[in-house]
Amino acid sequence: MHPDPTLSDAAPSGPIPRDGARRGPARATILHVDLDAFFAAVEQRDRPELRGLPVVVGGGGGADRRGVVSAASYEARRFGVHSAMPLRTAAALCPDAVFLPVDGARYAAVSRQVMAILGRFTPRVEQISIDEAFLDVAGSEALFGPPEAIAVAIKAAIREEIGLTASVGVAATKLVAKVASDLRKPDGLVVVPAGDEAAFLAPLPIVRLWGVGEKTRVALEDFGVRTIGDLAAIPPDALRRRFGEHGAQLADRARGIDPSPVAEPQDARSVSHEHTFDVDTGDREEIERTLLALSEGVATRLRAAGLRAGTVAVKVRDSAFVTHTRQRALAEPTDLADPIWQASRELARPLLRGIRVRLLGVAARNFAEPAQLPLFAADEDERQRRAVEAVDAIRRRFGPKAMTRARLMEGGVPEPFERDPDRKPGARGIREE
DNA sequence: TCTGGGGTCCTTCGACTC
DNA sequence: TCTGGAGTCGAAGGACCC
Repeated sequence: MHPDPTLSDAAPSGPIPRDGARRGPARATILHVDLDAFFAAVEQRDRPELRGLPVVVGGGGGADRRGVVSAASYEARRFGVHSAMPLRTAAALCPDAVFLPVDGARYAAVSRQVMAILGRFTPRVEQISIDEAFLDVAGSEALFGPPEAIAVAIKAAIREEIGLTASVGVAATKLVAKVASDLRKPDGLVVVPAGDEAAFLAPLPIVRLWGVGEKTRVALEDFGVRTIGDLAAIPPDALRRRFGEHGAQLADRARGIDPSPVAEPQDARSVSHEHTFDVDTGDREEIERTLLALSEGVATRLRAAGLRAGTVAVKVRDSAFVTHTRQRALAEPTDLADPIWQASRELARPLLRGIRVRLLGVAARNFAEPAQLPLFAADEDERQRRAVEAVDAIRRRFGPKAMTRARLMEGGVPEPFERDPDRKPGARGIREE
């Protein structure tokens, strides 16, 4: 437990700034709950011999292969290891670390247990990734007490029932609650009274702000902006002229303005699979096999979700790390691997001339209702559908590797079904902070 | 030197239509 | 018939998030 868990638990709500900085609920009733070093913490919980050791979760678990860090235990972070860092760099910084592969299905199961706990405190839960969620507890105070007491109770329930620690931010807006939860990790609790948003954000470095990544940070530093307060001091019109609509949003966020409510996540807009080769390849047969495996993975998830794709896209990254994409609308929306594979091969072919391929990706977009097919085509479609549904059923019962296309048994292709079998389209990726 | 995988959203640009 | 402007839409790429 952090020795000083709240920033200002007894501070009165401050006045609303004259610039109208406060928006949304009049009181701080939004919680952002973020599990600490989630994947690494699950591994240390389940394998006591790892407790106290630097643990790095990422890629296939080997520090000598291509991949980046998905999660690092706090022991590993002391060596400078952090998420998104290449595994080889992590191994150089911390050669004694235990490197483990990402076990998406297991983490997803733990995540569901945590989300079930959150749902006991309010029905208004917005899960934004595998390890974090927003809650609006405005209607829960009669049962559970003030927001801060709810945050304490949630942290205790996660610790006692799941065996993990979580950090919680409490504020009047999602934006500020999220920044707050990140401020005193691990096991932190930071409360920002309504009205204090701009003052709370002002001294923090600009990269703490949602929407500011590396490119924007550099651009803002050219503008003389280093802290969120520096950004808030710039007239919004000047930011809009320099950064367009993005600049106008940044100006609002720097003042703590975020009108977005805690809401149900929207339906997915795309489903995709990617694969990075251990060694860049120009082998057409390997590329075609990989596209087939990726198409199978995408199609399987489409069928599981009851979706059909109207558009197929491919992504090709070359040895120089330059990425090209091509997409095409299909004549008929589909959830079958063959038409997705066919389209992805045709889209990729012109991109492959004269390059060695580092990464291939296949995506499905523009989900649509199936069109009415001519009678003959409908019969053929129905036959194919019955066949793939039978295969899906066998894989569900006996495991994802129970049936595989002969062409995919030649090795060297991504295994499309090793991820969380319950993963829903639209769920965020597999890195956690 | 090295840089995964799975997403969303925004901007820009060219093709097309009126 | 030709030309140009405005609006729309899809494709491509980039930035960002976890």
